Amino acid sequence: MPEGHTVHRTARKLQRELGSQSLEVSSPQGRFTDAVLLDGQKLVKAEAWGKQMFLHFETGVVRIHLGIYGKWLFQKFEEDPAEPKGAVRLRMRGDRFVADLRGPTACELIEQDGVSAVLQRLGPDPLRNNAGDGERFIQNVQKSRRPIGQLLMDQGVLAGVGNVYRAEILFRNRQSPFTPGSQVRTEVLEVIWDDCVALMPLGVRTGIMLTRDGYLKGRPRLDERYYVYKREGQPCRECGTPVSLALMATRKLYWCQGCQK
DNA sequence: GATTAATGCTAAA
DNA sequence: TTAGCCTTAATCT
Repeated sequence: MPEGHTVHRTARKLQRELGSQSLEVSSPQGRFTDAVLLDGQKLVKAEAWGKQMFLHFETGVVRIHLGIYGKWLFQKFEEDPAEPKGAVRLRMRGDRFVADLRGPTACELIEQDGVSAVLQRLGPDPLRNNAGDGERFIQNVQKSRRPIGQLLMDQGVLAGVGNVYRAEILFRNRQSPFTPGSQVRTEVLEVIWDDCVALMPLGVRTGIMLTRDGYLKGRPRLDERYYVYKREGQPCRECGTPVSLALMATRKLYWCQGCQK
């Protein structure tokens, strides 16, 4: 379930459960051959930037990107954890906690300057919201003629937003996905940035992507969480127009033609 | 048991 | 713009 909020949430969990401990690091599946180089080392820090995660060990950094299928599985255990289930690329075992990683696009050992290289091509991350990030986001959008719907998914423009948040944030701000970035007004982009900053921490806190205002309690059912995502053909919650579906750069784009002009 | 879809991205054309 | 990659869960026969 990988958009930026998931990666941040996982990084925090790994930091909390495995940070500052010497870990047993392995690759049960065998594909991450560098695991042996880290075995027995301390996890110094786990951090996320957009959808990228960096696990800082004593002598190197593991860069992880879940891609579209990647998943973590966590277990607490007393004596020994259960045997890895499925194709586990990376297993990190601490005192009482073990983390298994399956199906990532990237799981590689890099050095510090490799981290910098990755960060250089990433746009601002609303879950970090450093000083000046909003302005950088706006510049990134307005210098492009590609449609805003594509730009929100471009990690060089905005880091951490994926297909669900893309659709939902555009709806929440009544913005058509098809407007070229260069034509979206600065005030609109300011509000969109602020909306990401306000909305995404809820996903980090709860682990659930919830984008509808007024549904913040409990654990809303899947079909109640969104305004437009995966709701093609169903009536828009605001105006009743059937929600539209189209492919935009190979990804499914959901939007309301009535609300998002 | 086979097929499909999934919250992603890269490199090649 | 397209093919390819990695894996699982849900949906089909």
